[in-house]
Amino acid sequence: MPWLNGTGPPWLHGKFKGCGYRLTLPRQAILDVLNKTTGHLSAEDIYLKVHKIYPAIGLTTVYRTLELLVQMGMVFKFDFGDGRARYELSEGPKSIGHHHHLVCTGCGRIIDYTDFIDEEIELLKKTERGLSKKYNFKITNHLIQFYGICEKCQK
Amino acid sequence: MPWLNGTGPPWLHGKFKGCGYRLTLPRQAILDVLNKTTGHLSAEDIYLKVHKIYPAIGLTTVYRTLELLVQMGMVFKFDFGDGRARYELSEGPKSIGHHHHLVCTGCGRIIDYTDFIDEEIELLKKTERGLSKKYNFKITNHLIQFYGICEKCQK
DNA sequence: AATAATAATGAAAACCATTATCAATAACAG
DNA sequence: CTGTTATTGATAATGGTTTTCATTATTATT
Repeated sequence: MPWLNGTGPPWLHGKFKGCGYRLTLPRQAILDVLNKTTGHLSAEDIYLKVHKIYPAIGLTTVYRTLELLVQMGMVFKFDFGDGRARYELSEGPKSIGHHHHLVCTGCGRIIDYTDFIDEEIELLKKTERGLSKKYNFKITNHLIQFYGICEKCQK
Repeated sequence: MPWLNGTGPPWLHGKFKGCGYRLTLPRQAILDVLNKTTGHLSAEDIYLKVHKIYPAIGLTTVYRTLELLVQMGMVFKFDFGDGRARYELSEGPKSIGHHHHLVCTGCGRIIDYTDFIDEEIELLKKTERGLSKKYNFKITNHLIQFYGICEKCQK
């Protein structure tokens, strides 16, 4: 993906423009970090990574951009209960794709899992349909987390 | 439930004692509020309600007690993304029982639903068994939330 | 191009829910 | 009762996130 030193891919420009926003360098840089990194990054994590390449970009902008991206549906914001929000690209090249989480209440470790059972997806769809209809609620996303004690913490 | 002006129900005493804790008046008062109120209360909500009856009880104690109750598994702590944690009795008289949430990203409204629980529970158990085995992870709880736009916000 | 209008940025200050501190008090065991 | 330990509450501190506001970059218009 060799579009960081240009104006970025045209579709991205369009996506921003369509929402009345501008695709600026800081925003590209932040998206780039999200693309390159897999994991659950905090705002500061992202800031530090961006900062290495563009020291001029400040933490405030990172927060603002992330909020924007979340609002645009490009980024998903998680809360694992450790006092800081985590951000993840909701789709895209390096995104593992949709996944759910195992959260260790002992050490805070997060395990992603994507090996859904077919039934799981089936039921989710079914549930979404049912809920949408009953509550007239337009579902755009879901969050599924299992809490417990991880292997290491059991010892 | 006429036990607030006494020492509380004996089983509660036992439950606390068993964990090495004491069932004090502030703790009873906080539990009482959680019992009487249905909904997703923030620490301050609880503090204000408790404060009406026992003005001496401070916000700090509310936070501390909630943390204790969460740790004891009597209370579940939620995060709906509005910057403050929400607490709910995980079982008990006024608790609706286990339920999942619809979170409106427009206005922040929370809808509880219990409709599809039966089928979900079935699959959840299955999924939990699978995950527990694969990751050697002892699952104690889960969180399921659907995000979207509620009826009012669609207009 | 030049310029006006508007959106985006960054540094610093403000915010605000939550936690830590610490001396005073309450609960329990013997 | 008395000593020991847990609990409490007021206050201060913490720390992630937002606001503020003057400056700068981007887009639309002439």
